[in-house]
Amino acid sequence: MTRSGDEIRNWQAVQAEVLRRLHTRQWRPGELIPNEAELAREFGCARATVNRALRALAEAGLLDRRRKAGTRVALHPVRKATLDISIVRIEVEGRGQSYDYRLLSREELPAPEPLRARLKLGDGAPLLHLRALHLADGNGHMVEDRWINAAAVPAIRDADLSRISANEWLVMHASFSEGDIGFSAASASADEARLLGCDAGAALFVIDRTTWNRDLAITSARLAFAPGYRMQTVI
Amino acid sequence: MTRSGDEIRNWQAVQAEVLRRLHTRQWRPGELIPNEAELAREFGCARATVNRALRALAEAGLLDRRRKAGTRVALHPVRKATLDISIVRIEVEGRGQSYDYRLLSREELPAPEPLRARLKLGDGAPLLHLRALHLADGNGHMVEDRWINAAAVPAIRDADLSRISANEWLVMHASFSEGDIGFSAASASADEARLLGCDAGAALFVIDRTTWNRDLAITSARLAFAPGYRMQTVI
DNA sequence: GCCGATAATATGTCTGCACATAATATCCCT
DNA sequence: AGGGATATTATGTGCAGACATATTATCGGC
Repeated sequence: MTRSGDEIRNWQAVQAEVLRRLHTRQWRPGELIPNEAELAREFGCARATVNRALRALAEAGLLDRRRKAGTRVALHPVRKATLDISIVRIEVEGRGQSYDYRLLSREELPAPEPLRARLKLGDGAPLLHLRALHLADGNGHMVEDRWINAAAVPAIRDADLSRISANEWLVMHASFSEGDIGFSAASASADEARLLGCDAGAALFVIDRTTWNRDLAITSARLAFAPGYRMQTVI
Repeated sequence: MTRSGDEIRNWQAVQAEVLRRLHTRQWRPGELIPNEAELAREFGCARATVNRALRALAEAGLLDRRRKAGTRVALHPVRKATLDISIVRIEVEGRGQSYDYRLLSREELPAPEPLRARLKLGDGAPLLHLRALHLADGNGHMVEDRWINAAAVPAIRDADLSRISANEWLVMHASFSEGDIGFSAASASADEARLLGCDAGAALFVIDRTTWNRDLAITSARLAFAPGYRMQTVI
């Protein structure tokens, strides 16, 4: 009898109690746990409350739920790490560092073939190609290499991208419905090394990101971070 | 067919309609949107249904909600990328590759100072130190360097870690309540290069992970992936 | 004009009920 | 025995109403 008298009447409390049973292995991986109605009776709350708690835990990957089959403890808890992808400036300033930004180049070009395929663009679609350097406390922090589909965001042509980064401008002025993001490591090119103040060949953390609005490609960017950069989160 | 034909009566439909208004910028960043009761009236559904939809969008970072203040479109949509952190074997096999695993070394050592501090361990706490190589299609895929707090998981001493990876054994036999995870890039050491079949100094994608159960440190691991590895997700 | 008490308001959540939906178990007819 | 119709079951969701809670607006006294 862990808790006999005090009842568990809100979903956070239900969640906490279920978590306790998972962590103490009172309910073990693969095991079927009591159904919502039973738990509701045990906890002295409504089924909807139990549902809310179990649903949240299932979203977090700790439980597997299937209609009729019931709820069981996840066998391979695919823990989901959620990374907050925010604007670089906000991230840098959030660490208490000063932020600065320099536009390195800006040109309008026909889309190169591999990119055209990735963005599913037509033949002569013109793209805006930008290169920029983001600085933290005056040091090179990240090199941004970005292609923007000018047809999708015509207003970008009039934007002053020497003061505000395309990153930030797009967040403010163009919304997107979907996107994919990839994380990898790459060796610094001579150019990147110069900008980031490191040796050529140094290991850089790289984020590749492409965003869409419905079927229309908005932008594709490669962000290469200075050595030592670390993207951190809790699970 | 309902009377007007286009009523929005379930929370997914409400969410979709709200998303449409966000993407078409009918509701712009920073703007206050109608309250739940009004939307419920407009959509012809219950307030709880609207609540469910808006809450999900707020969790995703697209809306900011505050009691009494109302709901407004997020100014800086901190999109959350959720990464599925699963067992290496499952991930490799999921790509249709064959998986293999080799334990390289296993020794029990007193905790080195920096690690002892990070895991908040006492003085002579003995740790199990493991090094292992994970292979995909016979090629070096990832080098695992792991420290395990033997006091927290005594059963690990009897585990046959030459056949099943510590990664997997721990997922099955030890639960954890919290953890932190960091992503970065690092240059391959001579040893790592030999194991992964790449040049020394090559850029490797690295995951550092430490997990806890309540206040008790369970394990801390560094996973260095072969060049070309890419962690991908959608947002 | 300032400040503290009070009212108003939007979201947050619980409840009890109903029905929907998916998956499984069972029965029945051949 | 086989296979399809049917019943059963657990979760998924919707609804109306109520109260809780956080936050802002307002009003009255000084």
